[in-house]
Amino acid sequence: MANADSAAAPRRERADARRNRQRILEATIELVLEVGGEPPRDTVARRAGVGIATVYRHFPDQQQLLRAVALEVLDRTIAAGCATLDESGPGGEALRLYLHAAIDAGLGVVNIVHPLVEDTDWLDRRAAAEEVLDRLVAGARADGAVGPGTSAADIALAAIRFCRPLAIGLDPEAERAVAHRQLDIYLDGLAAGAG
Amino acid sequence: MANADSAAAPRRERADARRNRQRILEATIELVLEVGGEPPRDTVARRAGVGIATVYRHFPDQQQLLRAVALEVLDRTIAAGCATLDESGPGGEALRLYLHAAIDAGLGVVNIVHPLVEDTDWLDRRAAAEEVLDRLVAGARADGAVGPGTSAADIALAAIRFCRPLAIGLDPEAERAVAHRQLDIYLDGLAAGAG
Amino acid sequence: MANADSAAAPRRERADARRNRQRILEATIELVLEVGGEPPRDTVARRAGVGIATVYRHFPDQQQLLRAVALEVLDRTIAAGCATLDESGPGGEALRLYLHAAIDAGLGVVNIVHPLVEDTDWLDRRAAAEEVLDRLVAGARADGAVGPGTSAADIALAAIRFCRPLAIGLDPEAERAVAHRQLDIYLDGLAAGAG
Amino acid sequence: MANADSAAAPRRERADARRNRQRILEATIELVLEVGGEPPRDTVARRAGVGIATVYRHFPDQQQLLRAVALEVLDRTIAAGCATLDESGPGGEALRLYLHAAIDAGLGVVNIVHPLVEDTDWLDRRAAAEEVLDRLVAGARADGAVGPGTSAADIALAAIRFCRPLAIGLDPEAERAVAHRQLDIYLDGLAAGAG
DNA sequence: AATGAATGAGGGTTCATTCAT
DNA sequence: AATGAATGAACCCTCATTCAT
Repeated sequence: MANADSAAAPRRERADARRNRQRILEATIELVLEVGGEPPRDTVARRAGVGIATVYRHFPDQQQLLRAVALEVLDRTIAAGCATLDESGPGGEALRLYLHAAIDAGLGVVNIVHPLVEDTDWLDRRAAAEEVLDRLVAGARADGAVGPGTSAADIALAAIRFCRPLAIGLDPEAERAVAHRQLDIYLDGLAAGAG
Repeated sequence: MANADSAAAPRRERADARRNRQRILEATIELVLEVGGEPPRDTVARRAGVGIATVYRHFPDQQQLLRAVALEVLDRTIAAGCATLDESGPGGEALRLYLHAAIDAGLGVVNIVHPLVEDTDWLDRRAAAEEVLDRLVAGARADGAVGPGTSAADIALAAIRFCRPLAIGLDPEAERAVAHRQLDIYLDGLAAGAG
Repeated sequence: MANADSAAAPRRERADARRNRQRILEATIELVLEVGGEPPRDTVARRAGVGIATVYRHFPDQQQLLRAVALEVLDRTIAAGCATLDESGPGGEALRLYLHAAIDAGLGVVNIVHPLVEDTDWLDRRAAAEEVLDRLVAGARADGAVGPGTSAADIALAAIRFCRPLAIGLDPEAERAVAHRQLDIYLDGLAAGAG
Repeated sequence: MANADSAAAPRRERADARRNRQRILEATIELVLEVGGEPPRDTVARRAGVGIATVYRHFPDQQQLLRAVALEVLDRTIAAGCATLDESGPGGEALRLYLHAAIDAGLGVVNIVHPLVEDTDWLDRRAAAEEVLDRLVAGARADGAVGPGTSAADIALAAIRFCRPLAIGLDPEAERAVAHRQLDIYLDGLAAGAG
């Protein structure tokens, strides 16, 4: 595939750029999850090991960087959801597994992205995520784990809430444990309301 | 020196200073709930209608301002809890009422205050709030609304979480509605787990 | 003396005011010698144990405070000079004693007072100090300790210079020692030039 | 990565950055000598013709700026000393010439740098300056211009003192004249003490 | 007359963003 | 295309000064 024609140079540049882009994304996700909020851009650059201007080349403003981060994380969440569907089928338990996986996938960073309404990529991704979620919710509904008064959107909002850091000084492990536990209670509540 | 006053007040506080302090607190609470995070101090000053240095006189640093805000809000929450106890007695429904009231009292600002561990006033207030909550939880437990595996602390953490803004661009009213609804589901979950 | 007539109050107030004024002066001199430069006014107030506005009542602006400080210090220096004259007469050694005494009296604060030209009190005081100095210099000249090319003004400038902190991190004791030693060498130089 | 350069320069410094750095240094030296004390950073920036943040990039805090200034001035002083040695040899007159040159080189700014103890560059520079001074003092001692009780360190302290502004409102020219004259008298004193 | 609160201007520092290399 | 310097706006904080009590 990579034949040595004379125009190969631009191709190789792309690989560099691609790698840089990915590094910047990873660095941002790490910083958002570690420190919370919107990390200074030169901090992102330093963590990613690139120059500040490279960050700007790839993501002309903070919005676009955060948007890319959100897309990335949502992709991971969707992948986790699909895996769950493949493995356990759409039963009531599958929804639970999926939501726990979403928390672990870093869904928590998603709520930094207010103004993503109107963004096509984002809406597409959301639609995909919702489709997965819909199928899981449908299965759960069939199992009696979710009642008729509860929509998939309600559940998505709940997942987002449980991803948020409590910000009371818990260490990351305790934070995660609490989130998972509260999510379980919430799902119990849904099931109770359904019965 | 001149004990011309029968009440021996330690040091008569100036009326306008007191008023300013209160205004600054109100302004800060509003801003935290509206915008989230730590509001710039000159914004606080402008909103409160005082000069910037007045904010600094009353609250030498951001920590102390946020601490005062947290205390204020917790006081309001406690007052709401006591009122609930007085009116409805400590039954299972009372806990629900109390937690909804806490959300409305602005408990959501509380999680801005990491390093309040070791602060006596704060710990006192927390103790008081916990006492109220304990009594409400005990009543709920007797009613079967809370199971043996759930502590008052668990419930406090949940309340804090439901106070946090979702930060997905909802307007304040929708935000409140979602919070109250999710809280209800969570409480249903507790009751289901208890039964 | 303190008879109980109805108009006694204003008299007593004056004593208070006088004492406050003196406290403020002392506090300022201490701070200037300790920290160097122009001390913040509320620091002066705190050190003097009075309210900030009291400082302003007595000294409406920084200039006037520093001016008063300079006058005070110069008075002390003059007093030291007169004492020297009384004790040792106007010989060559007397000039040396006087200049060392001036350093110890805190003459060093004097150079914070640029724009005292045109101030009558200051000029009077300077005239008095110069008169003392002139007599000492005249005596020294007669002894051959000061040559014809050196004026009293030259010597005054030198004294001021030797009062200044070196600002290289020496502790106050070492600072004083160096100043006295350098002054001695300078005076030796004068004598050498005279011979 | 691309070692296309035979000189293996560690990291080619940008020309404009270098120029800006130098401008900032010059501006600071000027301001210190003119106004004394630590000049506001935006004043430095304006005088140097750069943005405020450029000052911060080169010198993250006031300390580092003043340190660089001190190093620069000491370098100039050393250069002056070496030139003196080359031209006039290490006789008694050479020391006098050197000290006058040091004053003119701006040695006066040196005393703004309290906490440079422990700074290697500074100590190196000081060692170099001391070496030059030692040789000059040794020559002067041989000529009988400096006595056995006077060390090179004593003389360095004196030089620093004579550099300091008197701060009594003299214009720069008069200031310089007085300093040079007092230095001469001091050196006469040393010679007198030596004889 | 003394007190202490309120004010606002000024200097310090960080960070998002643009531009030269 | 990548780098790192320069820029200026925004925020932080202190202090001189005025004003209400």
